[in-house]
Amino acid sequence: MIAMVDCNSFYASCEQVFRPDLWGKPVVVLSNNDGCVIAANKEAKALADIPMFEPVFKIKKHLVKNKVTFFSSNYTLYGEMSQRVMNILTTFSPEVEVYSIDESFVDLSGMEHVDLNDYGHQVKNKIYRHLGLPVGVGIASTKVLAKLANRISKKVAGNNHVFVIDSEEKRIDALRWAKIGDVWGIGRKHTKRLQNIGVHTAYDFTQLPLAWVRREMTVVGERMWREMRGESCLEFTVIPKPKKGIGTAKSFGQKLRDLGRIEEACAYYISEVSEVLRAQRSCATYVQVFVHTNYHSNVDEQYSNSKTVTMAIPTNDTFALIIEARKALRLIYKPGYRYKKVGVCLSGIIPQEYVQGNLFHQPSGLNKNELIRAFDRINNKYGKSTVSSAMIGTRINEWELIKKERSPRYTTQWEELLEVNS
DNA sequence: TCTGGGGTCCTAGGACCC
DNA sequence: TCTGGGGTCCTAGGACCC
Repeated sequence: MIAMVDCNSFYASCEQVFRPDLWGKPVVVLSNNDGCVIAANKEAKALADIPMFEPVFKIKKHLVKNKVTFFSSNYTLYGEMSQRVMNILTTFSPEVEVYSIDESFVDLSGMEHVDLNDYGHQVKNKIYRHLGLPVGVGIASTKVLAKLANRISKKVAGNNHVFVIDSEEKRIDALRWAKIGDVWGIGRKHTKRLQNIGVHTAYDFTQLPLAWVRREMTVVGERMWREMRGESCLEFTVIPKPKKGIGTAKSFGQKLRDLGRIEEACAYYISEVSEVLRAQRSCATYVQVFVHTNYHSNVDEQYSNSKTVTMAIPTNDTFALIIEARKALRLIYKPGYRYKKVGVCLSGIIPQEYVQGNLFHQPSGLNKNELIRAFDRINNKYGKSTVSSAMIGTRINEWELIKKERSPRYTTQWEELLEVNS
């Protein structure tokens, strides 16, 4: 059996943990640049039907009127709280697959003698007691069914956020209950096509001929079909695989026209992604850079372009990557536009042990590696960008994204610790 | 005025190899 | 009339996830 543990309104819940004054009150968390709503707790959802990714400016009045508290996203806090949740889960089973920042699968093999419903409640209670975060627990024989059980644990009253699918009757009932569009792995496009042929529930889907599913929805659909029928097809990955692409692209706090600031932002993003690259001990072969204007605007002239360059030899050296990225950026930058975003993406990622030099280029020498390692150690100890490439410049305030309502980084910065006044 | 960011996997088709 | 057979690698595009 597999348990799927998922935090309720994770970002909003993280914010509330440190703000007892907001317990029981509506809270929403905004995307980067405070652009869209990306999380809302149940009190906020009860007030209004808040579609996720709704631009804030469209619904702000309504939310303010209802005394909803806004937060800018604080990924430092959420990432660290997530780590704590995962640590607690490993006390229940050595086999934990971290699926996303707020979801994990827990392998319960060998616990056949245990009362799984009771076990689910133990997981839920321990996380709440230690961290103050509410979670739901779904338990079933495959990942897709566990995910469905998790949904039922929260949506069906009386389950108290724990639900176990441990019999054929329960499996069928669960599938009949689930609308096809709510099933994990069935997105918008497939939902529409399936509804058109009369498939409205997960159960209907499992009654389709396998050949049709395979033909129309590829092997991905076939795996869903099998998993729903209780046949496990999705592997359990305890040790995360190295990433195949590492990218970042954030909207600027304000539109930029001049190449200089865009180059600085680009250098900054390269520093960020190459740090991630080094943390997984890999090197990148290709660097892609792209720029675009604000395509929501109907007054600004639109332009977008991208360029991929190949490194002479794969590398994770921030400085070498910045230089190549800048060359690429200069090829695609055209003056006269108001740019909204620059993005970078590293790909062709290989383990750093496998980097092959050639007659003309050798992998970075020892001195360079030592320098970069010192770089990472200093930034880990004293905080992000304590030392950085000069190509990042000093005008970060002129392009950095907007985070007006960011909460303190309670758990990772001494100077932002929670203060309790009696 | 204001509209997120970071990923994965699969397939088809083209170009190429012997 | 009739035009081989067995592969690899790469890319773009689509669908999906949180």
